[in-house]
Amino acid sequence: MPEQKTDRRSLRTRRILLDALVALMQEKPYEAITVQDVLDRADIGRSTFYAHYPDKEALMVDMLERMMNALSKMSGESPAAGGPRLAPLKELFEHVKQNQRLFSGVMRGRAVDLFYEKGQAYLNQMIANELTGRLPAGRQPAIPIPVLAQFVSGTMVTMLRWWLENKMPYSPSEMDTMLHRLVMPGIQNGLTG
Amino acid sequence: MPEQKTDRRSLRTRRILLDALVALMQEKPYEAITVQDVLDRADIGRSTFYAHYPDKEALMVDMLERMMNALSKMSGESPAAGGPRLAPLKELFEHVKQNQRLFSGVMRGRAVDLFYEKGQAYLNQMIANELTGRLPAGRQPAIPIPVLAQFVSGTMVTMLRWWLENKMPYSPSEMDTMLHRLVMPGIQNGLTG
Amino acid sequence: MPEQKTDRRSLRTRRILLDALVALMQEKPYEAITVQDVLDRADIGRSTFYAHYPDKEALMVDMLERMMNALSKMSGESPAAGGPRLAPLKELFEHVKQNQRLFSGVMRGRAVDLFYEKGQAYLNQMIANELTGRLPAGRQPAIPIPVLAQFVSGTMVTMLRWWLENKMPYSPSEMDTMLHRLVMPGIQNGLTG
Amino acid sequence: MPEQKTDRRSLRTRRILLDALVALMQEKPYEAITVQDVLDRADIGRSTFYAHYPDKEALMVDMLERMMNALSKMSGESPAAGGPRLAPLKELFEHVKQNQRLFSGVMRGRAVDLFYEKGQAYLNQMIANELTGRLPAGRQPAIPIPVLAQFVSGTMVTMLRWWLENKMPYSPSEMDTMLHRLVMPGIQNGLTG
DNA sequence: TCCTAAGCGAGACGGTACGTCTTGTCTTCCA
DNA sequence: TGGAAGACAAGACGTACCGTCTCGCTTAGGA
Repeated sequence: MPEQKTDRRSLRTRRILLDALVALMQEKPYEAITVQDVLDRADIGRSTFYAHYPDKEALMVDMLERMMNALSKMSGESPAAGGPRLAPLKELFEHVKQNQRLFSGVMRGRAVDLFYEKGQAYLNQMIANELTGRLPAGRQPAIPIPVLAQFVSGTMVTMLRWWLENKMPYSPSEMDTMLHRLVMPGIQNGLTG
Repeated sequence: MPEQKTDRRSLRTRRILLDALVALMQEKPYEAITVQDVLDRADIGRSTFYAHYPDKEALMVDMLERMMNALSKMSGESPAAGGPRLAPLKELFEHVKQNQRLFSGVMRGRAVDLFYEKGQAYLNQMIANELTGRLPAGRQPAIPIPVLAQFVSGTMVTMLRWWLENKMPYSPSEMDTMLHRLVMPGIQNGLTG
Repeated sequence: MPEQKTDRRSLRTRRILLDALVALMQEKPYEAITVQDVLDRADIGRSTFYAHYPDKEALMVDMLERMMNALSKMSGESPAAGGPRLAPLKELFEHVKQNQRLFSGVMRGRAVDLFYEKGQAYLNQMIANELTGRLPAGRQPAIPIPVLAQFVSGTMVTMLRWWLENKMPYSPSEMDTMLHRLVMPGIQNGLTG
Repeated sequence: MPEQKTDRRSLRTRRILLDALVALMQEKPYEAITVQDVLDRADIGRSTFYAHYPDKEALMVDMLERMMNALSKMSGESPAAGGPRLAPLKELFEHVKQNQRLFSGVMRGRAVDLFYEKGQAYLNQMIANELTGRLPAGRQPAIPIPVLAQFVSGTMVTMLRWWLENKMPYSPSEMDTMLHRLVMPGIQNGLTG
């Protein structure tokens, strides 16, 4: 296994780069971060960077994917399945609150776009699974599952953005309640006609 | 009125620049459009451009604002006010369908971001007005109007994006129906508790 | 005589432009002076400028020619002709001293170049005339008159530049003496072999 | 010696840039040469250029300095020192004749100015040294050495310009003879009073 | 012990877009 | 009807980033 050595080192470099990006995202918007900024922060050579990522976006995407994985693990542990709550929104909002700066950065500029492309597909899939599980066996939903999933994930994301940009005027718990009250009736409507 | 002369010419130049941008947005994503592209297309000198707009972004924002104005005029004419439909979504989706390329461009990349910053505030205001009108006099909504407005506008936009990116798998009419079925129950819930 | 009015006005405008240029030349080098600077200083419209001069250089040339005329009048009045002094250098250096700033400007940058092209030809002609007058009738000079003239005018100009750029370390009178001592022997040599 | 690598590369790039400038100077006047012209000719990237030189002027100055070095080497080899000839002017005029286009370019426009600033100081120094050597030990010159030196260098340069601009009407050898006949008596006069 | 291959830093380089600046032309209005 | 005002096309300028590249240094196994 001669690649192990390589991998181990590579992982370290990637880790450093990701950390540098996360740190920088707290300071300035994604668009304002140059590759050179990342290199300086990570104390990494230019060619090394390009040996690991084809460009700045790839690094960002990597970061987003890791974030999504962490989040999904978080929500996977919660006992929401089948219950009246579609997702552990309170926990999500709380986690976001603890990392405001980072999430604010992720939710703005070109970064959102990457999130929409990479992260939302992931979200949609999770939600579609959950919804399918709630559908009475053998029944067709009144509104197609992908539409419902997009409705849910879109609302989550859009409200999260709004919440952050308006300086979090409600508590995570309140947001959870309001979101569920807004979304659940529509979902019932869509699932069972 | 000594500015009229100036204004008249300026307007012409701005119009040409906007048209050039719209045309280019149908061909490639916003990020790939350089100022020079716009200049060549518009047959305009570099300094003239910068005399009118500080930035490529400023031109984009101007275009978005004009688009929003046109759309709001469109929806203003519709007899939806007070009826069971919150907004003339069918007409909106149809209009978008007729200008797919342009809207696809607007809904991606940095451009969305500008839209979120500039366009959505506008949308929220319109929707908040409509909702307030529906609120029984003297009653407090169970969910604050700004939250409801963001819920509606966010859902509209997010579904529009999804629809475009998935090659418009349903007709404008179907989208209208589904969106209303998804959103209206939550709104009722939010308005009247 | 309908043109007289025009001419008179034109003269006025030209005068104003020339004065503005002279004033600006005291403040910054010719290259750093933009047409706009001249316009602002002269309080003249852009198109008016171009109605009178094809470009900034033409204005400069006009100024140089007027300067040369003034200088030649000055030297014409002096009783140098035929005497041991070739030219009233003392008076020239004194005049330059009184207008240091202006001449420093004229003697630097692109401006010198214009001077060499326009002014030196003029100088050469004057000097050639003077030299021819000193040539014993019917004799051929050992060195052609144009070469001698260029030698004299070139030395004058080059020493003037040097003098100005070295903060006028000698008095006009000393410069006159030294220059004559340097140049006259060579001239004798050249005229009479 | 970690800089060697850098230096070696830099030198190559500089060399290419200088060659490109020299080539272009034969085709059009200095003022008409844009940085882009140089880049295209040298096949060099824009930023690389600015990494080496702050300016187009800096490149020109570098070229002039190298030219002066080459010329001084040329004259240094000649056995003129102490002889009746002050400088190997015949060789100089011949060399200029062989590179007419280039020198014509250098002797015009903004370029002369740079030459006057950079090159003439160099010349003056060399000439001052030579003159000091000719001064009988312990004697003061009648005219200060710097004035004499400027007289010589100024005359050389001014005559060179005149010669080039008048299409070289005399042979290098004739120019050498005439210049020495014009200048040497003045110098004797100035050195020994 | 030496060797050799990879990861890495440093940073030169070509390329390209940017926003600024100046020029000379043109049009429109005003006195 | 001529001059003032200033919009405009053209295009060079110097700056900033990008992604590619070449160069040595280091650091571990494997011989």
